[in-house]
Parts: sequence; C-alpha cells; structure tokens
Amino acid sequence: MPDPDPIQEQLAAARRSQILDAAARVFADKGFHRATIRDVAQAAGIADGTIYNYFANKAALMLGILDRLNQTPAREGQFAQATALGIDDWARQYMSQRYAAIGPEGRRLLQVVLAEALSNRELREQYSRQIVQPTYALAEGFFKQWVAEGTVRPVDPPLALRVVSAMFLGVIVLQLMGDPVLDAHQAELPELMADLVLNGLKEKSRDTHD
Amino acid sequence: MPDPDPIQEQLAAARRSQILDAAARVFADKGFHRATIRDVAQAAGIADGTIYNYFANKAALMLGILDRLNQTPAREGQFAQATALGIDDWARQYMSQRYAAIGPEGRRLLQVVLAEALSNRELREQYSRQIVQPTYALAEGFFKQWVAEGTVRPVDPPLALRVVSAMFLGVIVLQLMGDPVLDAHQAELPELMADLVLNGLKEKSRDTHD
Amino acid sequence: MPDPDPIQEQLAAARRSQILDAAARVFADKGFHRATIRDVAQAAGIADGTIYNYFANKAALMLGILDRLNQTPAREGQFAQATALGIDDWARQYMSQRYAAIGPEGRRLLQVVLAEALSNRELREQYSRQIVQPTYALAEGFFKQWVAEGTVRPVDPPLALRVVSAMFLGVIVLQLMGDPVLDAHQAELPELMADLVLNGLKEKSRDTHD
Amino acid sequence: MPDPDPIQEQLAAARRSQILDAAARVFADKGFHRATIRDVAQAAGIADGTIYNYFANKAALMLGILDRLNQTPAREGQFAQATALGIDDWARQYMSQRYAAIGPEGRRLLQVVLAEALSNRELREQYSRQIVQPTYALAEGFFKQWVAEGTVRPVDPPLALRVVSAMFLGVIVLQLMGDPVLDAHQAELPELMADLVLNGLKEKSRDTHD
DNA sequence: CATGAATGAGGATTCATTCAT
DNA sequence: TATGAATGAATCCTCATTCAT
Repeated sequence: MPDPDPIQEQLAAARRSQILDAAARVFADKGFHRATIRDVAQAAGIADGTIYNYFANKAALMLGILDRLNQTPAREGQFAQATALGIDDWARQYMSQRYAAIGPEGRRLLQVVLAEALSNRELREQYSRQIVQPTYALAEGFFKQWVAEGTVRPVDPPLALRVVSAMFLGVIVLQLMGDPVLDAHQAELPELMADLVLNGLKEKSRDTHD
Repeated sequence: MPDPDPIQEQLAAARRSQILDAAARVFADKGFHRATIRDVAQAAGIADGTIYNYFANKAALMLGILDRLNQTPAREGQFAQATALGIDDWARQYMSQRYAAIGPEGRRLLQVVLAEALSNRELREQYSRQIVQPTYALAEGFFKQWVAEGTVRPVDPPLALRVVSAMFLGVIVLQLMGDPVLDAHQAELPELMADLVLNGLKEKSRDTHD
Repeated sequence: MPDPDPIQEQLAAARRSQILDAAARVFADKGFHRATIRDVAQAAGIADGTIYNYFANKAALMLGILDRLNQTPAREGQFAQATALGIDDWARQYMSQRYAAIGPEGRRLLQVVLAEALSNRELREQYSRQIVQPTYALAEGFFKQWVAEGTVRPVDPPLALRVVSAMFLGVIVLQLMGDPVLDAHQAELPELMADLVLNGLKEKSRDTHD
Repeated sequence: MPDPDPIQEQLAAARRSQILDAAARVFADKGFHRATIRDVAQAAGIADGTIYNYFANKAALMLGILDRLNQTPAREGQFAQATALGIDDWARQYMSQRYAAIGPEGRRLLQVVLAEALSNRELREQYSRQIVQPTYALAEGFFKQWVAEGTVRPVDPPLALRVVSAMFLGVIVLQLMGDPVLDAHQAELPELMADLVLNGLKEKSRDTHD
C-alpha cells in the first residue's frame, strides 16, 4: 500500500483521460443531462461500471472536465512580453495565441462546462473560483502596470479587464451558438478583436485634422 | 368550436403566462433538466396535468420562454436616434437602455435559454434563427450606414457588429457566472462599455500633440 | 388543501394497505433483499412507480409492516382477567389466544421484521422502541402485582417476564425455522407452554412431603 | 495434484478461517446483504479476488459460518452428568455452561445465521438439518430417559424439549434485539432460566399439601 | 496463489406524460 | 378545464464475479 507503483498510476491516469475524452465528446454532442453513462462508456470503449472505478458519479465527470480547463498552460509568460513588443503587436499576438490555443477542442470543453455552469450553482461557483477568478487575478497585475505606465488609458483595471475579456468570451459564445458570420471569419477575429480593444470604433481626431 | 370566444382566449393567455413565469423562475433556479414539471406546477400554484393543457411537453416550456425573449420591444427606433444625438451620446444612452431593459428578469430568461441552447442543437438553431440573427440583421443596417458616413472607422460591419455585441453578451454571461466585480459595478458598466467600444484602450495620439 | 377529503384518504389508505399486503407476502417468500420492488408491485397488481406514491422507498415498506405489528389490538384487557380466572386457567387461555392471534399471517410479519431487524440496527432499534419495550412495560405492571399478591413466586418481575415471553418467542422462531415437531403439534403448544411456565418440569409432590 | 501436501492444506485452512472471521464480523455489523465482498476482503486484509480462491461465492461464506456453528464441541458428555449431579444442580450448571459457551462471539454467529435463515429457505433447511435437528436428536435421548425415571414430569419429550430450548433461544434473540433488561442481568440469566424451567412460576407445595 | 481492474446484469428510483373523474 | 393518481420507460449506480498479470 505505501508503494506508489508509478506504472499503475500511469495506467489509471490514461484511463481517466480516456474517459474524460469520451465524456467531453458525448456531453458536447448531446448535453450533459441527455448523455447517459452508457453513452460515455461506449464512446470510451469500456463497460459502464468501469467509469465508476475512476469517477465517483456522473457529476464528477463534469468536474474532471473542469480540471482539464484548469490545466491550460500558465499564461504568465505571455503577459510579460507586452513591454517588449509594444502593446499593439503584443495584443494582436496574444489574441491570436489565445484564440488558437482554445481551438475547437477547447471550445467544446467550454461549451460543456458553460452550459452546465449556467444551470448548476455548485459547478458555477467551482468554475468561478477555480478558473475564472484566478485568471483575472493574474491578468489584473499586468493591467494595473500598463495603466500606471500610461500604456493604456486610465480605466479601472479590474473592471476594464472584465469588459475586455468579455468581448473574447462573448465571441466564443456566439460561435458556440452557431453564428455563421463569426464562423466564416475565424481567421480575422483575433486581429479585429485586438484592434477594437485598443482603438475603439470611433474615427479618431488625429486622422481628421491632418 | 369555430367560436373564437375572446374571453376564453384571454384566460388561456393568462394561464400560459402564469405557467411561463413559474417555469422561468424554476428553470433559472434549478436548471431545465433538474426542474420537474411538478416544480413548475407548484410554483404556478396549479396541478401537474394542467400544464399539459397549455403546453405540449416540457420542451415547449423552453420554447415559450424563447418566445418571450422574442417579444422584447422593437429596437429600431433606438438605432434611429444615433444621427440625432451624435455617436458618443447615443452609444452611452443605448448601452444604458439596453442594459437596464434586460434587467434581472431578462438575465434570468437569458440564463435559462443560453444554458439549454448550449447543449441542445435544436433549441440553439431556433434561438439563433428567431432571435439572434434577426436582431443582427436589423442592427447591421445602421452599422453600415455609420461606416458609410465615416461616423465609425471602416470596419467590416457584420463582423464588427458581432464583436461589439459580444462584449455586451460576454459581460452578461460573466455576471451570470457570478463574477463579483461586475456585480459590484453594475451602475458603471454601460458607460464603460460605451467608452471602450468607441475609444478603445489605447492612449491616443491626439491627446499628446495638442 | 385544508380539506381533508375523507374519501381520498380512504382510497389512499386502502392502497397503502394493498401494497403492504403484497410486500409482506413477497418479503416473507423471498426475503427483504431478494425481493424487488417489481415483485411487490406485481403482487399488488400495480405499476412499480405507484409504490413510490405511497412509500418513500423500499425500506419504508418494512417500517409500514412494523407499524402493522404495532396496531395489534391492545392486550390490557386480557391481562386484567387473570384475577377473575385464577392464574392457571388464565394462563392457558391467554397463551391460546395470543398464539392464535398471531396466526400464520402474524408469523409471516414477524418473520419478515425479525429477519431484517437482526441485520439492521436502525430497524432493530425502532422495533424495540416501538413494539417490544412498550409491550413489556404494559405486562410488567400486571406481573409485579401478581408477585406482590403471592400469585407467582417471588421472582424479579422484569427479568422473569422476559424469560417467560422468550419461551413464546423462541417457539415461534423455531417454527419459522421449520421445526417439524412444533409444526405437527401446534394445537398442544399453548397448553404445554402454559403448563411449563406455571409448574416447571420438575416432579413436585415428593419434594413437598418431606 | 494428487499430492495432499499437508502444509498447503494448513495454510489454506488458515486462510479460510481468516476469511470467515472477517465475514462473521462484517455480516454481524452490516447484515449479509448490505455487506459487500469488498468489505469482507478489507476486513480480512486481502484482495477481493482471493476470497474466490477459497469460497465459491458469497453464499458459501454463510455456509462456512454455519459450519463453524456446527463444530461447537459435542454436548453428549454434558448431558451424561445429569444423573450424577441431580437434576437441579445439573440444570443450573448446564445452563451456565451453554450460555457462557455461546458468548458474544457465538451470539454474533447466531445473529448472522438466524437473520439469513429466516429469509432464505435453502439456508434455513440446511441449518435445520445440519445443526438444529441433530442437536435435538441427541438431547431427546436423555430427556426420554429422565421422563422414564420420573426425574421430570411426564411430558412429551420431543415437544417439551423444544419448548424448553425455545426459552434459551428466545432469550438470546431478545438480547440480539437489544433488550436492555436482559443485557443488564446477563449474570443472573442461567440460574433464572434453570429455576423457571424446573419449578415454574407458580407458588408450590405449601398451597397444595394442606 | 494473490491481485484488483474490468465487467455488465440487476434494481431502486425518478419523472414526464396520460386520463378517468 | 382542472386535477393528481397511475403509469412504466429510462437511467444511475452497485457489486458479485472473472481473469489477465
């Protein structure tokens, strides 16, 4: 018992992963509630009961998916590049990377978690606590610095950060909702989002007076 | 039977309304799937079976809620004011009105519909077709005009419109997810969103040279 | 809602009774755990789900059976006759009545409850508290009186009462265990038990004359 | 394979014993059906599968426990002492010995077996055939002899034996049911049972000889 | 022999829906 | 129309048992 047995652990981790893969696929396809344990088991190519050797119950599969979102690689390094690149170039690159990083797979996870979180207080709070708020805490540090340096306008950092990231989130939600326009212009989205966030919509004065 | 009987119809409409009120409350509280028909019936103060005199099945309650979102008063007039007010003032006022118009009640409806739409292709498509895309179609007209007039920068109207509205949607979703910062600063949000959409985050050149 | 509606209540009581009848039969036949809800429902001629309109869960069926044992008619009057009849005649009559009162139906209930109580602490405690101890409390009063009067020998009433009733219980348990001898001599049992309890096994006379 | 290998056999017997110990403990605690093979395996400190190297299935564990009850040391010698001691002294000593011999451990085994036997015809019959009836057969011989000698009153030996032993059984069942009075007076029980069985409850000779 | 992961049949329970009153 | 008791299909989960290692 005191033996960790790394081989067994690796096998178990692989099994867990295999099950979560299947669960994410099935949940994204049918929704958490419409998906049955049997659906997940069949998608994973295992028996129903086996799932319960790795997850306490169906809800634990959702939490497992949540954990995966949690393990998205740290973004700290990405923020740090802002000073080196200048805010314009950095924002474009950051948006591109983030957008690409999420990708179809990540969007599917987000769809599953978001749908359930919106109708399940417990999961919602866990999601907020484990993923959303820590991410904001990280980003706020950089945002404050930019305001202090005068790189961005003097806005309330925590609040402005929410609103800016809301644009990103909203775009993904609209995509998940099947918006055809966003779907057709995925390639242009990061650039456009960066541009809008930085420059706004309005025609600027400097363009008009020269 | 061919008798329309307007009194009966009004009673029936009131009953439908009463049931949908209850359904929206219950769905928002427990989620569509966790909520039972009995929950809804009790919240409405009627018997289980009565619901089936007004709605074909549980899913029809969702569609009924969707219809309510549909009946949000026309926004056409609001867009038309833009030329009169100037884009700055108009945007602030529009954001305020829209944000207020949604209100806690509307957010609850949105939460319910969004949660289910994210995990139910059929509802998603119906929602997109009946509500999202028509709204965009309406707004796109004005947006194109503003671009043509030079009121806003030369962006791709349909795409920019999505991204801008995504900020609005994203803010609401973040609120629904329980973000404490947005919750504490609701009053400032419309102004801030209008400002960011119009001016962006970046410190502008015109500020520096004059 | 404030209307008791006695007709509905009677129907409900009848349904509960119908279900408990079936449950007692099925549990006695297959044992509580081997019996399925479907078994009970079929024995009662109703649908599985209907049972849950009347009982919270399978365990509640056991408690319902327990309640029935509880409602065995009061025995107070029977004890009171002792002084009138003389202890000998009374004991014979009492044993006969009790033994007959239990009957095959009561034995079946006892078998079901006893089997489960022996392996279920919670039910055991409830059984002891609700049925066994109150019955003893009632009987102890009379027993003490008999001792005080010199009708029975000076034994510790609560303890002797247990031991005497244990003979009764033990006989029934042995019958439930399928003992062929007891089964073949049921008619003689009450008389024999009364005789043994009163007079013991030992030959008396020769002890008395010396 | 034809090799008996006594060492292997001893090891196997020890393992069987270890498993049955664990099973008796677990069954007494949770009941046969609520106890899982895993419970037993953990209580025995072995793996689930190992149990199946020694017992065909879960029911065989019950039969194994039954066998243990079977191996209670022969009682023949105990009965033989009756003539030497005189029935009074012998009965007291016999009751004490039997009661002590059963002890807490034996009561636990009895609880497990009895509970299951009451709801399982097959086990019941096996228990009756293997343990109960043989014990009675043995005792009946002595009982008949006592009646013939006039040591005990002229009762039907097989039947009276059942009723007398039923008192013993009933007392133990009442204890297993958690009766507080019996629990508090364990030390006095053998003497009291012997006294009651021999002399009955009724006030004797001084009433009759005058 | 020992292990314990995998299996999948089985069963309690829920709940949308029906329909007699 | 309103009611709510009855229905039974659907599904999560348990756990005895097997078997490859």
